[in-house]
Amino acid sequence: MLAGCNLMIDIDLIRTNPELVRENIRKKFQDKKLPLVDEILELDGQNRALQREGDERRAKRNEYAKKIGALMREGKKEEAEEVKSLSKQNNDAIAEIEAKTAEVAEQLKKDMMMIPNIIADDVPIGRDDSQNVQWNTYLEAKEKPFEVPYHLDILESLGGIDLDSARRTSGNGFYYLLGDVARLHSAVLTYARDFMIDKGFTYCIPPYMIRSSVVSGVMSFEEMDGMMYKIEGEDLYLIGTSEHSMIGRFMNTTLDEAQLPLTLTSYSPCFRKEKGAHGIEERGIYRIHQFEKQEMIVVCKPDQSDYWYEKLWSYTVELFVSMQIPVRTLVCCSGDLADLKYKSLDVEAWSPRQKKYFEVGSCSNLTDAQARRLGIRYKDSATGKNVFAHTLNNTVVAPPRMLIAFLENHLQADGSVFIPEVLRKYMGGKEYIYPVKK
RNA sequence: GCAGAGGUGGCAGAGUGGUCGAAUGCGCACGACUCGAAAUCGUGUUAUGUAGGAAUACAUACGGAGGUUCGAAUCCUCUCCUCUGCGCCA
Repeated sequence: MLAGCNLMIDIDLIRTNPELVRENIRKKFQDKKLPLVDEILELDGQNRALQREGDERRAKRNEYAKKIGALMREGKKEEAEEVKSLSKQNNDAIAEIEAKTAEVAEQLKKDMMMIPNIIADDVPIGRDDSQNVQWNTYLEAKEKPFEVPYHLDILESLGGIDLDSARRTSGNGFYYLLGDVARLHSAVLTYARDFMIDKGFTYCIPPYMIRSSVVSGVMSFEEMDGMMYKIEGEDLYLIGTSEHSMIGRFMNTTLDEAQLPLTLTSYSPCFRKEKGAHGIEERGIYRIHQFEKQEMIVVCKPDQSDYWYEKLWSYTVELFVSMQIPVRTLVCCSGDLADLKYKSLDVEAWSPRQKKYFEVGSCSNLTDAQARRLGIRYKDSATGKNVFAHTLNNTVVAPPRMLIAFLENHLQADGSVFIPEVLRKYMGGKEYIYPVKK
């Protein structure tokens, strides 16, 4: 039996409109997956035929069992034995069919997992991240009238970081934040938390470790291998983002329609191996094994997800603007879009040192793909049917990476760093933080 | 961590090898009664898959995985979770 969930897209879409699915694959420049569509149609046919055959055989088995029961009660032992042998033969056939079904279903599922979610009509077509499209900019991206040092040098001048000790205690990719910088780090998170609460989101502190069953629900094996730290001797993994435990919370549940939309904002530390393409930065805090993040999650009805998508990314923009950090929005093109996503947009902050923008957040609408995979449904009162919800997620803010933008943009000629109004109440009223004297 | 108890439908809770997709109660929906409501009575009310235009039929599911059996909610093995007590800790 091929369950409706655990897949990214509805198999019915392939049955009824394979060309749409093919076109979607072409748009994402994944042409090597095109043959999968026909393979799926073939396997699906086989699978259904096998299921029908199996169902008939199992119906027969039930029939035999009832008959034997009746005969035994009547004391007709010999007749019962005859039926038993018939049933045994039938059971052999069942075993054979079930083995075949399992084989076909497994391959079918494997293929289905490769089929990407249907992307939004307005996703720009492009091969890779070089073809992402700038959407808008907010606040003027100004160059500084002086040379802006590398963020690590700013951090050091403020007495705000100790990487040497971190390397000794934990290795490369870890950091100690100190003094005003550490306070600033917390201030940003606390401000972001309150900002989202003011937007009506429910604040949530989730588990920082999750079971493997949840991990495999929220990511592929390759991603898991490249990102997740495993706890020795336990079936637990450190989360790479609070999205993992936040979405995992709704795994295999049928939500109450009246609860939707669920709008949540969560805080957590995030742990990542960063085993992939880029690796850990030698110097600095751009890419590290441990960071903290305020996240937002929405679980909603299908017709609400477009609305929430626009809301979510605009909240991040608003937050950065309120801290007087210039940002731009960058629309993710088809080829750069992960298979689970319907559309996605990066929020990038301005770096006066590099004179370009860099990613500080990412907003995604996964439509029903993630919910389908995890079995997140709600009962639709209009139709009385259980339907998959839509899920979205977005970064509110993720220091310490975000601190790079903060420090570069608010650095003054004298080496001090300006604290915007909105953060001051979390910084003991300070307007500036100053370099420490050596 | 140790010991005991337990995991069954939206909830509570029966059921210890066949007549059990599952008593009963609550909840919910519809109907009757009523000027209206409460109470009462009646009917209905799990999910997923397959076939079908549909009504419906069949299959599967009693935490999960495996086993025994013609037949498993029920017996066996492993595993996960929850509760209670003790221990240990912020």
